[in-house]
Formats: sequence, C-alpha cells, structure tokens
Amino acid sequence: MAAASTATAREGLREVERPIKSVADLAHEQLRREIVAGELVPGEPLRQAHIAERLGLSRAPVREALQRLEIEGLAVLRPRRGYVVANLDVVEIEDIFEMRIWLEGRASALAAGRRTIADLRALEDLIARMDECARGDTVDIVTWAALNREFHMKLFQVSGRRQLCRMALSLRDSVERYVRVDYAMSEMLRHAQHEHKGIFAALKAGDAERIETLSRAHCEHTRDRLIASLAAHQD
Amino acid sequence: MAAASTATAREGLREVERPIKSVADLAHEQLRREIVAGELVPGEPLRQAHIAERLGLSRAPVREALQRLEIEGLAVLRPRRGYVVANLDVVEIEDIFEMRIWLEGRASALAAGRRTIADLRALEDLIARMDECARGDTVDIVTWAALNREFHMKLFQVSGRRQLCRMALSLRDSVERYVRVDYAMSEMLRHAQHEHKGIFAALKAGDAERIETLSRAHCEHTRDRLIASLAAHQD
DNA sequence: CCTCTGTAGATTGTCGACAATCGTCCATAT
DNA sequence: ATATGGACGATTGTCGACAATCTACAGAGG
Repeated sequence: MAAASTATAREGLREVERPIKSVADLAHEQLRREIVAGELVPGEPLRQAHIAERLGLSRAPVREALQRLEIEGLAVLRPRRGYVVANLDVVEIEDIFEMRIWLEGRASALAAGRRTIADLRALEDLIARMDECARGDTVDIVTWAALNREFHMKLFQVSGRRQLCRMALSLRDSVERYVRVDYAMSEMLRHAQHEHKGIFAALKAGDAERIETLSRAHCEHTRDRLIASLAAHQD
Repeated sequence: MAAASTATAREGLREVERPIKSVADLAHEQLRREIVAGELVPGEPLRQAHIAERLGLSRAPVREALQRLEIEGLAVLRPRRGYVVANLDVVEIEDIFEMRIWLEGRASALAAGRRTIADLRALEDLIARMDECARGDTVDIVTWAALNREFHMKLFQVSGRRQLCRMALSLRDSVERYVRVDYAMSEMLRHAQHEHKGIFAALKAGDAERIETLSRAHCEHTRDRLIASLAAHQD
C-alpha cells in the first residue's frame, strides 16, 4: 500500500474545473457551450472530422471531448454510428429537476454554515454583474447565463462538499440549454434575479432553513416555467 | 430545427450499460473492476503505456477508459502528470452516502409503483444467486458483489427514471471498493442479504413508503459500518 | 411497383509516432 | 552541508493514417 494521501482529492473545491487546460478541455468547453446555448440542436449529429476541422485540431481531442459530453448527458453515442446531441424528453427533464431540487437545497443549507466574507463578496459581485446584463431594454442573455452558472457553482462550492458539487453542477448543465431557451422567451430572468438576492440574504444571515427553502423554490419555479413552456411549444 | 426525436434517449433503461462494446469499453470495465475490487489501490499511478501493454492494445482506448474513470470519480487526473486511482477521504465518502440515501430511497419508492412480474422474478433470482454465494463457509465475495450491484441496478431501472438511475449507479460505483473491503471483513454480508429480502417483499407488496424506509436504512447501515471500519483501520 | 442485394462512399475505432512537458539526478556554487 | 541550475529520461498530449463497419443508392429480380 503506497503512500496515497498525496493523491487525495483535496486541492480545494475550485478545481472542479480543471486548472491547466489541454486542447481537449477547450474543445469540450466549446462544444458544451454550443450545445447549452442551443446552437447545436438536439438530434444533430456530431461528426468528429467536421468538428476537428472547424476547431482547427485533430480528431483525438475531439473524441475525448465527445466522450465527456456523453457522460455528462449532453451527447448520446450510438456505436459505430457516431454521437448526436442528446435530446431529453419531458419525463427526463422532470427527473433531473427532482434531483436538482433536493441536491441544490441541501448544498445551500450546508453553505449557510460555512460561508466566509470572501464568499459573500464574490457572490455579491456576481449578482451585481447579472444586474448589469438586464439593466437596459436589451438583455444580454448569454453573459447572464454564464454568470448565473458561476453564481450557483460558487454557492455549491461553499458547501464544502466536493461530490455534491459535482453532481449538482452536472445536472444543471444537462438541462441548462432548455432552461435558457425558456429564459429568453419570458420575464423569468428578472424573477430569478430577485430570488438570487433572497438566497444571498439568507446565506449572509446564515439561515440554513430559509436558504434551503428558497433554493428549492428557485429550482421549482424554473422547472414549472420550463415544463409549461415545453408544453406550449410542443411540436 | 431538424427532426430530433429519433435521437431521444428512449431505447429503454437497459442501455445504461452500452450494448455494443468497443475495445475502449472493455478496457474501461476491466479497469473499473480492478479499482473497485481494490487490486489497484488509491494513489497508485495509472500509466497509459503500461496499461496498454498489459491489456494488449494501444494507448488511445486506454486514454478513453481513463477519461471515463475520472468522470466517474474513480481516477484523478493531474495534468501532464497522469492519472492516479482516486482516493476518497471520509468526508467525501459521507458526502456520497448522503446523496445515495436520498436517491436510492426515492428510486425504490418509484419502483414500488411500477414493478412487473418479470421485474420481481429477475430480482428474486438475483437474491437466490447471492444466497448461493454465501451458503458454505467460504464466501465468494467477488461474485456476490457483482450480483449485489446487479440487484440494485435492476431496482433503480424499475423506477423508470433514466437519469436518477445513472446518478445512483455512478455514486454506488465510486464507493463500492471501500464497501467491499468492509464486507470482506465483517458479517455485514448476511445482514445485507436479510435487508434485500425485506426490500424485495416491500416491492412485491407495492408499498412505496416501506421500501423507501428500508432502502434508506440499507444505505445507512452500509455507511455506518464502513465509516466505523475506516476509523478502526485508519493508517 | 415493391423488395432484396451488392457496391460505393463516408464515418468511426484503433494504431504507431512525434513533440512538449514534467520529475529526477548530478554537478556546481555559496 | 545546503541550495541552485541544467541535462537526461519518462510520460503525457496530439497528430495523421489505416482497417472495420455502417448508411445510402442503384440495379436486378419477383
């Protein structure tokens, strides 16, 4: 039994996202952005040679990126037939949201007992920057969504639970593209901002019970709005 | 918006494990078995060339296998320094078990409302085969563990929730190797068998509330026994 | 007119090789 | 004796090429 403690996953929760980025990491992030942003629509085939050429690299890192997307639930592999952008049906979306409601509520509650001044400052800054995006009459939905993801990721990280953080983030990403389409079509965004401020206040106060309730409600609202939107646009 | 419904993940829950296996799939399964079985100890470096030679294939599929192991939480990558077998500390193990307790309880409850005769027969058969493993004075822990995994996987699948099933199985696998070490050193195995029969009975009766309670208790017992074992053998 | 079969094209899965980077060992200076 | 610096070996990350397999289309047969 070799000395193993050096490999223990203890380098801090910041490294849920890998520190040093390889070309494969960049390809993965790029494709994830494109899928999440809806530029690559569900069912669209993801051809390795095509993507490699488009991103200016070889097929090996593209394969790795696709592999990860599959495990994250963003792509589906049909052996010898290639990857396609995953398509979640309503049942699966509800499935994911049920888990999110519990996991995010739990993470928030834990965070309330561990937040530091620095954490609060970082979250406050993210809220302010999101406000910026929605200030004028034109809403910068792309930037807002990126900041929103960062806000919730930060909140998860404050919980101090590495594994819980991983799960919650992964589930978020797998439905984010559907949520974003919905946000763009509704006033939900400003409502979300309001809820973020409530969550932040509860975190600042260290009120675990309240932040858990608020986080769950935040998730539930997103889910309800999304399901309603999907039902309306069913085609 | 192209016709996407063909790609929808609807081919049935059996395909959580991929149907047609590539060399990379086999490498992945082999390495996972070795890690879960404890043959590869936490902290041990996983050198690509070495593994490739040992399994008689090239580095490409080995890389893919390692990639998956990382996302499953079984391996950790330090960029430019290679993969090592992941080492979970007690906090992370408790973290994972807290999620398992909730997810597995929920999946069981849902399964109680959807089980078919065929499902029950399959589960009953698995229980019988596990009994076989523990009949004599020598316990076939490896076979038992494989059947145990199948039993719980089957139970998750009956829930009909594809995503929930994925998460629960992934979390199981990431702590399985620690649990197995514990099983080998205790009488916990027979106790687990007894609990399986209780869970099965509740499923057969369609009693959602009872099976949820039993499943959670099953998880909690495993956790408590494991934590105690880790505390005793701390080195 | 429909169905089945065989060929052609395209795409994946796998391989071996090369360059970049990291850890290690040794020489040297303080 | 300890610390600093450079070269060597080992390992990863990336690339282009090849073989296996699948899809699509065309042609023959019923």
